[in-house]
Amino acid sequence: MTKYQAIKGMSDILPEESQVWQRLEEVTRSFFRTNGYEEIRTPVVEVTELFQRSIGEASDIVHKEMYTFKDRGDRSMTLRPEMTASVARAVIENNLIREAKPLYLYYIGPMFRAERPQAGRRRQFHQVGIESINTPSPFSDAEAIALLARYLRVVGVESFKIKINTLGCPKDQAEYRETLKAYFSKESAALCEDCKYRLEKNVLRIFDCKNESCHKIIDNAPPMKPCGTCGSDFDTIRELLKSVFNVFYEVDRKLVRGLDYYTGCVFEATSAGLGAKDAVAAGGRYDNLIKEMGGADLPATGFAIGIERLLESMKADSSPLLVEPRQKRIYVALAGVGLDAIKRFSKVLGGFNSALCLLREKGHEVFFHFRPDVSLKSQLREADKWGARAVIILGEDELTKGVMTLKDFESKEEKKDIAISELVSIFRWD
RNA sequence: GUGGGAGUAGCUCAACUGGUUAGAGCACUAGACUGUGGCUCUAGGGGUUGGGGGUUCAAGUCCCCUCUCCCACCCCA
Repeated sequence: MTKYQAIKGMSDILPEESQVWQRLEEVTRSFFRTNGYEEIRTPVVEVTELFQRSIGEASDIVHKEMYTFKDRGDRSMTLRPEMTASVARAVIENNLIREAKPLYLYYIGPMFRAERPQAGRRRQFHQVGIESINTPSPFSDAEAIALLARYLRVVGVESFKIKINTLGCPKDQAEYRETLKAYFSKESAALCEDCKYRLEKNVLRIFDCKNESCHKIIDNAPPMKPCGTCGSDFDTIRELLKSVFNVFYEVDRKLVRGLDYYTGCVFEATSAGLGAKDAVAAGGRYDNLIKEMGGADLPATGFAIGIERLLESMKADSSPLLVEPRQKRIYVALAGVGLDAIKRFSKVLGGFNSALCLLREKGHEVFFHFRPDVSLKSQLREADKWGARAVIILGEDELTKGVMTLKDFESKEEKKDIAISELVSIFRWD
């Protein structure tokens, strides 16, 4: 008999942790909604070509990290490795931009990449992100970066850094690639094997090399020279971040993004406690993606936050969100009451049960499960561990008289002979 | 895909160069207190040592295969 287990790199989120996720999700939804972003949900599966075209063949995501399979109609399908392509598709397909207005969207959900699992890297992972579409102004870049910074603080991450850079327009980028190719080709003898490979495939990524021996060569590489518009846009973004949004950032000329669709300003948030890869969020401008996918000419910018990584950062910074808020919990202990007794006292218990439901409607968490053969002592112990603030004790004595015994765990007081009809009014904790 | 480390009770980990019946803490259950939580004490239950194969008189320990987890590289949030 083989034991079933979760697929490599895909983990269960168990009840304890799930509570933290729920709290984070609530705060997240409320944050983006109050900032004028609306949620979009798209299917988890798309035709493979969508990602090939948007992310680009140069990226490893496409040619070795996608969950791609044939469906029954023999079409090639892929589990989404990121969200921007799907959102772009949905915007075009549903004609979401009919007037010359911007569109502010956020999303939250699972993504899939068949990488080898590592710290902060799972095969099924979760992202929350925004796409602000039809927003050509550099103000939108600054706004997005500021939004990210504010969000991180809201969820209790303080120790983050924002890095920004500009990749320039496609023309700038093409020129810069040529410049870099020429430069690194000359130095190629001293480069590591990985960088030699990058030189052929995607020069920009040489900047990501962690090899000490390559650093000197990288440091002396010619800097990006954006054209007039791109340069002044980037200056504007920096100015706005400083003066309007009050966001601390550093310009990192080595910051390049791995996805093909990025143009102009790109950025990244790094944080403590994340292992080798310390990016918790990243994003940038993608002015041509929607046009290239067959839509209108809609400049856009956006970012994605890795939720698993975010949770790690929250732990490192002791985010208050990780702490479970005090619950209004009530535990019902049945003392020596078996199934036969339950049947005998079904009338009393029926009224009791209705009262419990009223308590639940008022927001109390009520534990009322049948635990035969578990002593009262153990039930009280269980109640304590569960975090109950009060326990209602029902035994044959109480049931015969139609009353209950109430034990308050905080004041340690115990009240007897309380009528069941008083149940709803007796708990006033808020 | 490449490289390193690790899988022993529900959890965290012991078990010297292969050698009696694989142990401890925590957790769990029960009792002390026969209907009363937290603290203490006592007792108890719990294991195909990830799975499969091999070497050996003898394997948790050595060898091979496989699975999973952790870490790093490539790449990415």
